[in-house]
Amino acid sequence: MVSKKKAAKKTAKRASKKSAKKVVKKAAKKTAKRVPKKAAKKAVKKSAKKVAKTATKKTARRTATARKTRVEEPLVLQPLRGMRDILPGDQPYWEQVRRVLNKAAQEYGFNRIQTPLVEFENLFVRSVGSTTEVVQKEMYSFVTRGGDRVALRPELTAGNVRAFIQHGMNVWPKPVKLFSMGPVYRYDRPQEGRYREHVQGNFDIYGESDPIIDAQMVQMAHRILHSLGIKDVVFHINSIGTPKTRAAYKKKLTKYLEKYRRKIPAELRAFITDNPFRILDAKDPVCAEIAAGAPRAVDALDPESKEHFARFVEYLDELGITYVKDDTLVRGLDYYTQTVFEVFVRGEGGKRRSLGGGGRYDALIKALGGEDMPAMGFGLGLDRIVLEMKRVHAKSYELPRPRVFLAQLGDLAKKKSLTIFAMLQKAGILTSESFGRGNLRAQLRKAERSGVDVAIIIGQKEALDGTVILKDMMSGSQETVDVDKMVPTVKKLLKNISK
RNA sequence: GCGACUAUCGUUCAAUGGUAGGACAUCGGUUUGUGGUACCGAGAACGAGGGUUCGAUUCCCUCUAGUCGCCCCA
Repeated sequence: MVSKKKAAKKTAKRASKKSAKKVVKKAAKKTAKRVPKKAAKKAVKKSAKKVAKTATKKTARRTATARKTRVEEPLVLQPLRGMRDILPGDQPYWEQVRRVLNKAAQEYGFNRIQTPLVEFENLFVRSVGSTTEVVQKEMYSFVTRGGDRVALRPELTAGNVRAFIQHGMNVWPKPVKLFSMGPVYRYDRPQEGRYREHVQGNFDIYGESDPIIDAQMVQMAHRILHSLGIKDVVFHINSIGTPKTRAAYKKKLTKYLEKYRRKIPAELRAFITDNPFRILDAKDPVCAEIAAGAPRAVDALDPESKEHFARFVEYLDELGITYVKDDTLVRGLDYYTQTVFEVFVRGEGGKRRSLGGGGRYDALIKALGGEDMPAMGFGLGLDRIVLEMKRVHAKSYELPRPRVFLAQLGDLAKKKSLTIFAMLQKAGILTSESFGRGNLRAQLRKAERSGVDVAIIIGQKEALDGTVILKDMMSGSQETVDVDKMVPTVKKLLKNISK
């Protein structure tokens, strides 16, 4: 029955809509629109090709000039791969994250630092490590017009350490605690929660070697995630020893792996000497078998590192934070020493996804030319945190909404409404309006839809009398008041309504 | 970096080898001084390029982007 009715309605609609004239008109419009579009496209393409061809024949300098005057290529209206816009709809989550991070920074005594997005490439090569995946495959490196080899930062710690050394923070009262937040860049293959540009929040502590700091940082990460509504998290922890023991272990590992060189897949063989740890956690079954018999990292630890780790664990137990000892946890950055940790959240299908991680980097400052000074830090992936917040329907930060709408009618009233708007602003009453519209009905409809409590209406008559109409949107009742008395009356109305 | 899947108005979902329809949203209107509901109307899409075909949004290829798995990590 219903479908019959609907169908009938549809046909009627269609009949009226597609009267012969209209159809013809429409078709004409369409072709008129289409043909020039296509033709234009082709023309652009042709000329672009031409330019490209001639350009190759000319000298480099000429190409540079041509670049300035080149025929415009078709605009690609999308961000670069793996990069995205964060639209107003998502901002309440981001705002919440920023607020929680700022608050945590304050509570734990961190001061904000901002460093450039771009640094000399070798800063990252030297700190993150030349054999790491991040540096080898994922860094946005380029040469500037001035001939400098630079890179977009793939993480935040390197820049912070550079600033620490450069500005002589080694003489600041210890410990020095820095909080940084901003985009980082990795040329990775994008997926959900993995972006080439993503935002990280980073906390670094300099000049403190006590393992209690390590535990406190884990607790801080835990607290941040918890207060953002992300509760189902698990921390993986490990100690990778000092540079010395690590080097010794690396040698031992290399020696062991050399015996199996022929069994190891060709694409992994280079790692045997460069970065043997990577072979240990390769998913390849042959590698797994070889890894099972390999010398263990824990056994290679020096007594000091063992002690440090034991105390770290003790502190965590004291804090009651759930953790998993995970001796395959190495972390992708070479500067780590001793404590490393990574925090995961359980996602759909029991899959875990990393939200952040960090560790100690006691040797980094010295390695980059600074004083010999211990350091500890961790980073959080803010995009992933936002994703997770959405998944668990966590609380976000909604900005206060206007509760008053200002409607105007007629030229004089329109003029007056500007000052009235300013008066309301000054009185701290958030007001929305639709000055571009003249129709009262349309304005009130908008007021209704935006959910305000009070509408202020000013028309020709009111403008002349120096009054405005105040309308209670709930009850529909309205009163006329002098402009002078508008602000207090509106305040009173709002107060009554919120009760 | 490897493998796979996907691509239609702003959003979401249809249909189709003969160029596309709805819902939500947007804008306008229902005698230019009164909102919610209702009604009427408008604008708005086949990711890009090639091929097959008389004709491709539909079939094939390439590219681009997204998603999934691996890798890596945040």
